Amino acid sequence: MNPANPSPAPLPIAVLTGPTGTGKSDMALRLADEWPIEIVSVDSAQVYRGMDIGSAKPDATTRAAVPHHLLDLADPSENYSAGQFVRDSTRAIEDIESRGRVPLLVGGTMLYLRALIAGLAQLPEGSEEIRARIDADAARIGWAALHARLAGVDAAAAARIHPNDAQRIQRALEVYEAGGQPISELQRTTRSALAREFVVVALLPGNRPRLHEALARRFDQMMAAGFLDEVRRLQARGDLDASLPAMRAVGYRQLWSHLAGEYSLDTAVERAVAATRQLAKRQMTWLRSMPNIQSFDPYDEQSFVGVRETLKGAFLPRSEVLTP
RNA sequence: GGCCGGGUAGCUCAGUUGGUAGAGCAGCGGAUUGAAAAUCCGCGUGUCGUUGGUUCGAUUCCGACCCCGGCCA
Repeated sequence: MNPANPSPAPLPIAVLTGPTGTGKSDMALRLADEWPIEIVSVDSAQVYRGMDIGSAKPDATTRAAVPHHLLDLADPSENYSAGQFVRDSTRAIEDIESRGRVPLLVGGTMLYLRALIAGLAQLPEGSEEIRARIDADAARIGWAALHARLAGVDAAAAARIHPNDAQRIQRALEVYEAGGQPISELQRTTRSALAREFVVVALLPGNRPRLHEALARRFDQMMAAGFLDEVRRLQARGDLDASLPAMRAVGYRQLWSHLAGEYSLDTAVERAVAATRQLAKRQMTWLRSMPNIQSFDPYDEQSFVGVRETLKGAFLPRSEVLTP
């Protein structure tokens, strides 16, 4: 660094994560009261337009008060992806910082978070045509045979992927067909797109039954807010179906099935709430395995102070950031 | 009140021709590289309603009682 013209070291990037329904968004808004924060959503459901109530998307008033990025990026008929998230979030972070403001990443899609922080290998994008071809093969000869086919071209991947995990078998075969190289080899190229430090805070409930109660209550509130009508509108478009990633999201999937006559509304709600609990559990499993995370209990009143202290190094006022 | 069903895991149920029991769901743990709110893997001790009896041994057979349905009064 040239002492005559010192450029400030880049600040770490602040991340606020945790399982669904633990108040990440509310806490982010409180932080935005104190610093020039813009929120970058890390959420695989909130990227879809028209999926507002069930994805707990921040409302217009909130978005007018604090800028939000990476919401409403895709149509529910499209497949958003982790790779796209890395590109979009990187661009959003650069844009926010170029205007002298600070990004705060908020959300619970842990694969997206890890992809941004730890990186993603240079892999071919998902391909509708190749997937359709593999699906056709699977219908004919079964996934066990496709797992065996994978073992022939990429033994390392086949060893790591369970024979019942059709989605990953398909992806590994897709990568091989698209680029002629085994996915297990390509994954060695993994590196972070952003050469930056991150400071990661998680809201991690210590009281599981209390989390479960909160999730059930929140789902009831979504229903009262018109969630069923929202799904009805999506279904009425006529071009969407239950196999789309967007329509497999928690709540949407179960309400869709109910509207299609598969089961009662009570059953749909019960299953949706269970699916929400299961999602939260998987998110917590991710968090336990991620390094360098500071956890705080969302049900502890003191947690805001800890979160604020942990993240504030990423939120220096603009003057301090830009003053040479 | 009488008759008929039924009371087994958190829930819905199966089962043991008498040797103390197992599925689905839920729950818990784990994996996770462009579908990730996805996908996949692992984990099953519970007064077999209560209480007497028969038996080497009862959740199972017999009796009484309690509870929940249904039908009849």
